[in-house]
Amino acid sequence: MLHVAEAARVSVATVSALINGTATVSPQLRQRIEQAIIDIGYKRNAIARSLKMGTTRTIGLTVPHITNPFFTDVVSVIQQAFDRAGYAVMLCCTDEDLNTQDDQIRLLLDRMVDGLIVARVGDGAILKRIVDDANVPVVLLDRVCEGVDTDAVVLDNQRAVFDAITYLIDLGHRRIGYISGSFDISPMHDRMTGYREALQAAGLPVESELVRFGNFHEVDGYNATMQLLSLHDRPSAIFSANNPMVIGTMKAIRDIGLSCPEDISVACFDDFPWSDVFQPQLTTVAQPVKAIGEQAANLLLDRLAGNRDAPPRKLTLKGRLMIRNSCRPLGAPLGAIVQSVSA
Amino acid sequence: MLHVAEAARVSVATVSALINGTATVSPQLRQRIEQAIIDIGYKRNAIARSLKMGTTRTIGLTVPHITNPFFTDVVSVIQQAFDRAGYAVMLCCTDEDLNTQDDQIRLLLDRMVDGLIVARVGDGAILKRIVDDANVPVVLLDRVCEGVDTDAVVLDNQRAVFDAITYLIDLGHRRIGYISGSFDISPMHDRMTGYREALQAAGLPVESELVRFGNFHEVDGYNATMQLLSLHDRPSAIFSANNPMVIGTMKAIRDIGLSCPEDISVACFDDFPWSDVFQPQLTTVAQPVKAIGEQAANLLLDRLAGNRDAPPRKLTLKGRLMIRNSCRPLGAPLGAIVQSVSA
DNA sequence: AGAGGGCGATGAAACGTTTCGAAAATGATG
DNA sequence: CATCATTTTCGAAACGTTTCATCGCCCTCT
Repeated sequence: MLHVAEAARVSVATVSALINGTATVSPQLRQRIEQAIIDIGYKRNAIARSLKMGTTRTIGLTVPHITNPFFTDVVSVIQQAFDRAGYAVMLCCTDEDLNTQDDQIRLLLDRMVDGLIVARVGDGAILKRIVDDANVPVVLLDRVCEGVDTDAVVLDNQRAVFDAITYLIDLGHRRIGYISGSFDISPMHDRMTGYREALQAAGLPVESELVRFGNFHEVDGYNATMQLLSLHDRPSAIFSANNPMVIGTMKAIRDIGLSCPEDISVACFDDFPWSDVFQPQLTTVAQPVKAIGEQAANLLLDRLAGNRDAPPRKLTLKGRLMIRNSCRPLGAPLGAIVQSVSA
Repeated sequence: MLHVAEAARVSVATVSALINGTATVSPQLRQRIEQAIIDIGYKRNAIARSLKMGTTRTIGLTVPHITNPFFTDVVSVIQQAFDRAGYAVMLCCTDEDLNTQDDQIRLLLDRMVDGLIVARVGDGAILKRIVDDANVPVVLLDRVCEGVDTDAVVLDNQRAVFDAITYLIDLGHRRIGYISGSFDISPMHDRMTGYREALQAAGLPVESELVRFGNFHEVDGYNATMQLLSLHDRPSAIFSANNPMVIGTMKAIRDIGLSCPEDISVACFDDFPWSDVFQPQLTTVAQPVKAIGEQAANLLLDRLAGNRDAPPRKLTLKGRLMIRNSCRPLGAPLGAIVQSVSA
C-alpha cells in the first residue's frame, strides 16, 4: 500500500479510504490510485488488516472425523455457507481425541478466528473453560455439553432412535441388539435413552447383553456385532448408533455366514449416499444434514454480525426414519420384504 | 505481552525472548515472567506474529467436492499430516467452478497462507497466473495442469483405466459404455485415453455412442446411463470415470428395471468404504488415497522447510483394480459370478 | 470581506509481535 | 582495582494496515 501511495503521489490513508470506500476521494486521485494498484499488482494484506481490525473473517470448525458421512456433509454445507459470506474456514479433525481437540481449538483461537463451530469430543469441562475465556462466539454442533451455555444445533436423538426401535418392534422383533458409541457425548446418551424407552414402551426388557459399546469406528462395530451374534440367544435385529460402525456390523454378519435381512435385520444412525443403491438397502435414521449445517452457520453468522448478547439458542431438529429393506418382518414369509420395499 | 512485561517488570523484548527461547534469560526473570503469564492468562497473538514474521503456519487446500469419497479421504489425510506439523489448514470447496476456485485461492493468498495444495478445476491459465505471482509453494493434487510447473502428485490414470477396461474385455465384454467427467482436467483426459487404448489393444472399435460426458455429479451419471441403456444395441458393461456418477448409474439401471451384474456389468473409478459390504460389490479402481495425501503433504512440508529451489517434483502413483462381483463374465452361467466372488 | 461549513486529503498513532543493536550487569583477568 | 569479555536485558523500529484528528481549500452566506 505504501508503494501504491508513492506511485500515485498520495498518502496511504487515501489509498485505504479508496479501497474501503470509507471516504470520498476525488476523481483524479481515484484514477491515479487505481492505475497504481494495477501497475504494482497490489494485494491487500489480510493479516495486517486483521491485526488492526481485530477480526480475521475466518472461523474454526472442528469435527471428530471428516470421513464419517454425516460430518462430511455437514462440513461441506458449512464451508459453502461461510464461503458465501466471505469467510474462510479452518478445518480440524479431532479424531475423537480430547487432547487433540484442545490443542486444535487453542491453535484456532491463537489465530484469532472470529468464531468456532465445534462438534465436541469427550469431557466438556476443558471445552467449557476454553470457550469461556475465548471471547469469540461458539456454536456447538451435534453434541451439546452440560455447563457450556452457548448456541447449539442438535438432533432429537432420543426420539429418532425411539422411532427406529419402535419400527423394529412393530416388525415383530423382540431381541434387538444395540451398538452404542462411547457414552461421554450427548447424542450417544440420548440415543441409548431412545432405545431403552422404545423397549419399555413395548413392555420389553432391556437386557444388558444386547447392548455393546464401541469407539465409533468400523472395527468397533465389527467386534460388537461378533459378540452379539455369538450370544446363545442371538438378537434378530441390530441397531448401530453411528454410521462407520454399521459397516463393521455388515462385515461381521457376512463373515459369520449370515445374511441381512434374511437372518438378521439391521438399521443404523446416519444416512449415506449409497444407502438406496445397493442391497440390502439399509434402513437408517437420516439427519437433516443440510439444515443442520446451515443452521449452525446461521447461528454463528448472526453472532458475527454483531448480535452478541442474545441468550444462547438451542435448535433441535428432527431425524427421519428412512425405511428400506434391511429389516424384515419377523414371521412373515421372505417374499414380503421385497414387496414392501418396491412399494 | 505488554501487560505481562509490566507485571513482571521487564521489557517486552525479554518476554518475547523467553517465549521463543531466542535468548537466555536469568532464572529470576524467567520465574517472574512465567508467573505473570499464568496470572494474566496470556496467549500469544498469532496474527501479530504472522505479520511480523511473514509466515502464518497455515496452508490452503482446495478441492472440487469434499463429498466425493476420494477427496474426503485425501483431505482427511492431509489435515492430519499438517496438524502433526503444527500447521492449520484452510479448506475450500470449489464445486468444480472456475470462478469460485479463483476467488478462493485469492482469499487464501490474501490471508498469507504459507503454501497451497490445489485439486484444480477448469482451465489452467488463470491458475498459472495466480500461482506465478503468489510466491508461496503450490502442490497440485490429482489434477495437473500444463504450463504450471510445480510439485504434483497424481495417479497413473491412463494405466488404471486401461487395466479396468482390459479386465472387462477379458470377461468377454465387447460393448463397454464409458462415462467421463468434463474433459478439461487431466485425469479425465488420461482415463479416456486408457479406455481407448484398451479397446484398441483388443482390436475393438471405439464407438462414440458408447462414450458419454457428465459433470461429476450423480445426476450426470444417471442421465448418461439412461442414454447408454436406451441405445439400440446397448452395452453389456459400463465404466464410470468417477465415484459420485456411478451412484447415478446404479440408480438408472434399477429404474430401467435391469440389474447388475446379471443384465449389465458396472465398474468405476474410486473406491469407497461400503464397496465390499453391499450387493453388488462394485469393482473399482482404488486410488492409494493415504499415500496421495501424505505425499502431497510431504512435498509441501518440504518446501515449507526451506527447500524452495529444488526443481518441480511430480509423483505418479499406481491405482489398484479391486475386483469384486459387479462385472460378470459374458456367456458364463450366472452362478459362476457368485463362485468367483466368494472365493 | 470575514466567518462558517463541507469536502478531500493527510500525518501519525495504533494493533501485538519480533529483532537488532546497544546498554547494563556480571564475571574473569591482569 | 581497572579492564575486558561475556552474558543478560532493553529500547525502538518494523511488519501493513485502519482511523482519527487536523488541515487546507473552496464555496456560501451574512
